[in-house]
Amino acid sequence: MNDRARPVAITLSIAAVERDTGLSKDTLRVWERRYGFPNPGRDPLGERAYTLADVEKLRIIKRLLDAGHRPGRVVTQSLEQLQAISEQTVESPMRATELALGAADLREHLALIRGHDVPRLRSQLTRLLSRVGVARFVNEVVGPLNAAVGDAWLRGQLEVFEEHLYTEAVQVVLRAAIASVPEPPGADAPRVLLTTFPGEPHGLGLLMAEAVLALEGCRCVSLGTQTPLWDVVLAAKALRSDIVALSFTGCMNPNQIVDGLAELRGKLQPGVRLWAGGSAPVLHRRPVDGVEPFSTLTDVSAALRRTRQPA
Amino acid sequence: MNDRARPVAITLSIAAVERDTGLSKDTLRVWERRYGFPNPGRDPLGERAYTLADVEKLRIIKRLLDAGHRPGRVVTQSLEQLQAISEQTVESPMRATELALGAADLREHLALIRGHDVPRLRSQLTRLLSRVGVARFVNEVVGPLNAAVGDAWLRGQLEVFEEHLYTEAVQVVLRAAIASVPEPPGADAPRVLLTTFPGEPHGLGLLMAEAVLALEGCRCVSLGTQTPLWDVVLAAKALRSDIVALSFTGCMNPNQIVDGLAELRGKLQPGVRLWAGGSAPVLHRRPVDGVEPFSTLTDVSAALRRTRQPA
DNA sequence: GGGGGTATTTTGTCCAGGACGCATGGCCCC
DNA sequence: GGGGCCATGCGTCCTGGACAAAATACCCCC
Repeated sequence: MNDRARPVAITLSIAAVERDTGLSKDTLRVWERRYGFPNPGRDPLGERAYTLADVEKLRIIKRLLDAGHRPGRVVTQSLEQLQAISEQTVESPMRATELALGAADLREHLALIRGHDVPRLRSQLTRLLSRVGVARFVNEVVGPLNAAVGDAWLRGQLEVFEEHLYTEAVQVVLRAAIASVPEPPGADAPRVLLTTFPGEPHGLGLLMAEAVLALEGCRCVSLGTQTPLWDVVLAAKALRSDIVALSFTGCMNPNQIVDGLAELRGKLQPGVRLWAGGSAPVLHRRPVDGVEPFSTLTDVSAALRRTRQPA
Repeated sequence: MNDRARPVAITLSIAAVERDTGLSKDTLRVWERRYGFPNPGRDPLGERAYTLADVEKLRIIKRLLDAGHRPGRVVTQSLEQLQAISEQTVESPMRATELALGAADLREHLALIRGHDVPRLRSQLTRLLSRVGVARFVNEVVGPLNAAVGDAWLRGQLEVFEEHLYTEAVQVVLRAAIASVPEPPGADAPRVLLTTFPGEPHGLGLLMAEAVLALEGCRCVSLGTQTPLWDVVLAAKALRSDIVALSFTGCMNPNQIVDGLAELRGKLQPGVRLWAGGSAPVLHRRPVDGVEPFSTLTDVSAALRRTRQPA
C-alpha cells in the first residue's frame, strides 16, 4: 500500500489518504475534480497515488476547515499561503497557560518527548500529578499538552512515533491515577458509560474523563474506543447507565459525529443522559437535540455537581 | 428492541450501515448488485434505506466472514440458515487448560463477562494474578481467556460490547502488573520496542508481552497500536532498541503482515532483532527471513534467556 | 443604514455500472 | 497424495452525473 519497492517516491492509495486525513474518498475525488487539488499521479494500475506532501497539505487544510474556513477558499491555496492563514487563525496552544503548567514547563515536556526520554517524561508527569492533584492535572497539564503535541505533529515538528510515545506515557500515568481513586460508597453514585464511536481511535480523552468522573464519585465503566453504536445502546441498558459519555477529536467526519449522536439519542432510553466532549469543533457548532456538549472537563465536573445536588 | 419508537419503519442510510457493520459502501452496493442482498428500499430521495433487520443480518454475515466463510456462500442464505451455520462453526474452545485456569474457572469468567459484573471480573483477575504470578497469569489465564472470548464472540454468544468490557478489565489488571515490575538495574538490559502495524487495533497482546518481557528484565517501550512502518524504524533507531516485537491477530490481511514484516526487516538495522507473535496463523505458515515467530509467550521468555546467557 | 427573508452558490454524499488485481478453490497431473 | 495451474470470487477503485442541505449573497423595506 505504502510503497511497492525501492523507487524513491513513496505514495499512498486513496484509502490510505482517507484513513490518514479523515477526508472521505468521495471528497478527495470531488476536490480533485473541482479545485484541481489534490492532483495525484497514477500508479501502474491507473489508480490515484498521493504523495506524502499531498497528505501533509491536506492535513493542514483539514485543520483550517475545522477552524471555520471554507473549502473553496482554502483548497486552492499554496502551502505558504496556507501556513500564513494558519498562523493568523489557529490559536497556538503555546500561549502561556498560567496554571499548573506554564509555557516553560510545556516546552520542557515537548523537549522530553523529542528526546525520547520516556522514563523521565513519565516521572515528570507523575510528579506533576502528585503536586496538583488529579483534577488540575487533567485540565491544566494533559489538556494543554495534548493540544501542543497535536499542534507540533501537524507542523511536522513531531514524528508519529513520538506522539505514540507521549500518548503511552500519559496513558500509564492516567490509568494509575484512576486506579488510585477509591470506589464510590453510595449506591446512588451515577453510573457512567464511556466510549468512542467507530472511526475515533483516540482514547486519551476517555481516560481524562474517567479520571475526573471517578473523582466526582461516579461509577465509571469504559468500553475503550470504537464501540459500534448499537453496542453502546446494549451496554447502557445492561449496565443501567445513567450517563453515556463520548469523546471526539478532529479525526472523525463531522457528519458521522452528528448523525451518530442523533441516532444514538434515539435509541437510548430517554432517561439516559448523553454527553459529548472532546476537541471536535462540530460539537459546539451543530448541537444535537438531547445531547449535552462539553468543551472542557471542568464543565463536566460542574454539570455533574449540578445534577447531584439540584436541591 | 428499538420498538417504542413510532410505528413508522425506521431506516438507515448507506453511510449509517457502513458505520454499524464495518462493511464499506462499495461492498454493500456490490453485494446488492451481485447477490441481491441486502435489497434496501429507497427513501423519497431515491437513496438506499436499509431496515434494522438488514443491519442485523449483515452483522451476522460479517461475523461469519471474519470466521473464514466466503461471501458468495453466506450472503445469499436466509436468516435461519445463517444461524445454523453460525452454531455449526465449531472449533475446540473449551479444551480444558489444566493449568492455572481450569475449564470451570474459564466458564466462570465468561459468566462474569456475560453478567457485566466488571468490578467482580476485575477483582477475580487480580486475585488470580496475585496467586500465580505475572508469568503464569499471562500464559495460563489471559491467553486461554482471550481465545475463549474470541470464540464466544464468533459464535454470537458474546456481544461486541461484552468483549470490550473484558478487554478493558484485562488491560487494567495487566497494566497494574506491569507497573509493579521494577525497572531493571543493569545497563545491559535488552531494550525492547513493542507495537502493532497499522490495521491491527488489538493491543492486549502487546501488554501481555510487555508484562512477560519486563519480568525478564527488559527495558520495554510500547508505542501502542498501529504505528506506521517507517515510524517503527525511526523509533527503533531513536531508542536504540535491541528487539522490535510486533503482535498480530487474525484481523490483518496475511499479505500485509508478511509484506510488512519483510519490508520492516529490510529497513531496520541488521543488528536489531525482529520478533513477531500473536494468533495470526500466517506467522508460522509463511516464515519471513530475519523475523522470529513466536506462538506463545513462554517461548518468548525462553528465547530471551537464551539470548542473555549464551555462554 | 440595518434586519429579515429569499435567491444563489458551495459542498459533501449518493448513484450507476464498469474494470481489474489478487487470493482462494478446485482440478489435473505427476 | 502433494504441487502447480487456471477459473472464478470478491473487494476496491474508476468516471461522471445528480441533488439536498448549509453557507453566503442579495435585496427590499422599515
